[in-house]
Parts: sequence; structure tokens; C-alpha cells
Amino acid sequence: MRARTERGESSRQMILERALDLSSCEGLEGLTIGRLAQDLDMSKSGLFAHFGSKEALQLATVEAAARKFREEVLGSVADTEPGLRRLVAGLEAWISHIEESDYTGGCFFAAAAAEFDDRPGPVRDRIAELSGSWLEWIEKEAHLSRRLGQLEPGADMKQLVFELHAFVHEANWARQLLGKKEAFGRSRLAVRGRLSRAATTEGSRILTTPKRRKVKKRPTRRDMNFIRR
Amino acid sequence: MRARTERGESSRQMILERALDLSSCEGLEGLTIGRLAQDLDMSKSGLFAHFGSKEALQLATVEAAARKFREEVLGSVADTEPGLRRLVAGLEAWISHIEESDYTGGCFFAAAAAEFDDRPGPVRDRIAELSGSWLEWIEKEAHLSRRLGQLEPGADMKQLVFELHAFVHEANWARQLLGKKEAFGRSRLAVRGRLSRAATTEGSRILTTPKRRKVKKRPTRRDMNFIRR
DNA sequence: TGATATATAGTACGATCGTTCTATTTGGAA
DNA sequence: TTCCAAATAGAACGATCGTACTATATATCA
Repeated sequence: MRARTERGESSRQMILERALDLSSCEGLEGLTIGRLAQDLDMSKSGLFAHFGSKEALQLATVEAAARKFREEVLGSVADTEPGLRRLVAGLEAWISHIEESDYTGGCFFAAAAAEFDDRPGPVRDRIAELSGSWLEWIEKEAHLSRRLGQLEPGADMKQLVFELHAFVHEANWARQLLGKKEAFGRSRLAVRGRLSRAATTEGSRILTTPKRRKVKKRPTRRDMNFIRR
Repeated sequence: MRARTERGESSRQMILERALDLSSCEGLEGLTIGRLAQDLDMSKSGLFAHFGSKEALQLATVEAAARKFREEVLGSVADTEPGLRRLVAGLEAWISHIEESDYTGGCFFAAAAAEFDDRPGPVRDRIAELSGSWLEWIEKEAHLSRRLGQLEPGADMKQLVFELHAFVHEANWARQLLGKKEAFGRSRLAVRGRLSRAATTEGSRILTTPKRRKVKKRPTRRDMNFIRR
């Protein structure tokens, strides 16, 4: 049932990578074991054996999406100064993460949430849990910003997070349904505008200061490996 | 194929009413002719004959959702003073429309958009068309508000509409996935806050003035007919 | 009332779904 | 090289999907 050897594990990853793309388009339920196997030139039963049930495949796909999100979004701001600067960097990384998922079906979690919010079960629970923890990341960073004197002491954090989150979701919706690629620019503008409203003088300085240029160094062999991986 | 007599038409409406509820939960594709027939104590073929294809059933369901939206949202603000007052009334009517769809699967169009945004075809086209025309209603009313001196001359209307629309979608998402019923209050707060930012002194007066109480009159026979229809 | 068009039901079809069971291939340990 | 567990394939299952074809019930109009 579960991959034990290196070969099995790499197969599993290859399957999940494709499953992630397919399910972003067709949905997690529309993602069919037969079609997935056909896409990968595998037998249905051979693929099935990796997971044991469709629900397990769906759960594994959700985890694959979560890992990709962590790598691309959280990973890109890990060494950004905590507080308002990291908050806005995280939101913009999220926007870019969705913007770049153009050829696939847009934000995986937005699609999965709409599909599963009415279907009780472990898949729905996991999607809700992961979405909630991302909301908490935003809120945590906002609170830190306020504690650092970058946001007004009286600012409503829950309300702020609600609105910031809304702007990103809206961009995904506008592009996916209406093809409005400029929506991501609007999203970035809205995020910065909303943060400016809640920012102190100190916070405003951060919002208007361009990101500190990272030290530019020639790519090392290690970087190349990372990229190729 | 198409209903011609009164009996057929009323059956068709009964079917679509149930289809609307079911598809809000299970999705337009998960909506199955067999299950729909079972729910209504009809035969699969008897139900099928009303539409001729699943796609036609889906299109008819989308139209039913659109009609309900027009009645509940546009209908409720038809006699509200045009401009900012009608704009905010329309948005709040939309929020309430979604909030009251609790037992069913939330906003039909949000769910349908997420499901069909990657599936080319007439169903997707119609969903996009209707969503777009609602966006245009908001934008039209915002432009009117600006022309009336209720919004600042320099206000970016496209950006404003983007953000207002985002707040409502977010409330639907937060309740459906995370069960946060307070999201609708946040949505209303965000809408009014954002409009206040763009409002002139004149506009602010409208936003803080409670809605004018409508003249309360006994319902006429005509009203009753409208309700019963 | 009898004729006729519409509404509904019954049945069956090919396709595809998730899943199970039984081979067969493959790669690493002995 | 042999052996064994893991990985993959093949075939078949019951269920359900959308759809087509045929038959029956029902309302409307001559």
C-alpha cells in the first residue's frame, strides 16, 4: 500500500505532481484514477496500489499542494525581517504563487475549498485546517507588526486579515473566471493600500521603502542543484 | 424536449428549484440526473426529457440561480435612491442573499465559477457573463455615485469595485469552509469602510444616515401576486 | 367522447467510475 | 546468482453515469 523503497517513493512523487496539476483543473473529485494513470502511462491498478483509496489519493494531493505552498511562499520570506515587511512579502509571494499557476487551474486551495466545503470528511477537514493555519500566519505577523509599532495600536487585526485575504482570493477568481490578468496588480495595490491605512508612520516607511536588495552573488553549485531539483 | 404546457412548465420549475439547491452543495457536475430524479420521486427519463442533455440542465440551473439573484438582490433595491445609497444597499442585499443561503451550499455562482473556470463551454461562458454583468452593475452604480458628488472625483472605480466584490466573496468562503458566521459582519464593515475612504463629505452623510424607512403600506393584491409568483 | 400532443415511466446500452484479486516484473540483499 | 519483497500490470466486479428507444398515462381540444 505505502511506498517503502526509493523507487516507489519517486513514483509516488511523480504521480502526485501530476495529480496536483490535474486536480487544479478538474477538481479533486473530477481527478480520476483512470485518467491520471493514462496521463502517466501507468496501469490503473499500479497507480491505485500507491494509495489504497481515492480519498487517500486526494489527501496526498492536498499534502503535495501544501508542501508546494510552503516551499514557494513561506520559503521565500523565511529570511525576510519579521513584522510588517515579512507580512507584505508573504502576501505578495502568495499572489505571485497564484499568478504563476496560470497554465494550471489557479489556486489549488481556493478550488478545493469550493468543491469540498459541503462534503464532510477528512479531505474537507484537512483543507480547512491548512487554510486556517495560513490565515493564522497572516494574523500572527500582523500582531507582531503592531507590537513592533508598525501598525496602529487600535487597528482591528481580525478585520485586517479578513480584508487582506479577500484581496488575494479575488484576484484568483477574476483571472480564472474572467481572464483578468490585471487582477493581480489590483490585488497588490489593495493589500498595500489597506496596510497603509492601518500603518503608523514607522510602518508607512517600511511600506514605501523598496525591499532591501539581497546581496547578489554568483550562483553556487548548490544553488544550481536546488533549482534543478 | 421543451415544456410546452402549464403542467410541464411547473414540473420544470420544481425540478430546477431542487437542482439549484443540490448543485450548490454537490456542484453542477456532481448534480446527477439520477439523484435529482430520486429526490423528486421521478423517473430518470421523465426528468431527462425536460432538458435533453445534462448540459442543458446545467444551463437551466444557472438561469434559475440568476433569476433568484435578480429577484432577491436587484429586486430589493429597485426603489432605492440611485447612487451611493443604492450601491451600498445592493452590496448589503447581496451579502444577505448569501448569508441566508446557509442550509444550501452558499453562493451558487462562487461555487459554479470555481468548478467551471477551467472547463470551456457554454456553461462556463454563461457563468462568466452573469458574474461580469453583476460586476458591471456595481461599477455603474459607483460611477453614478461619483457623478453625483458622493465619491471623490479622483477615486479609482475599477479598484473600488475589485475590493468591494472581494469582501463579499471572502465572507462566503470563510463561512462555507471555516464556518465563520461572523464573516458577514466583517464583510459589511469592510464594504462601508472602503466606501467611506472614497466618499466625499456628501457621500459620508449618506453612509452614516440610516436607510430611510419605506412607507409601510398594507400589501396590495398586486404585491401578493408578486410574492406568490 | 375521441383524438392528439405532451408528460412521464420503463428498460437497456455503452462508458467509466473505484475497487479487488491475481499475475508478473523488478531491484536490492543474501 | 538466488531469493524475496516491493512495484506494477491485467482482468474483472458491481455501481452509476448520460443517453436513447419504446411504451403508457394524462390533459386539451375537435
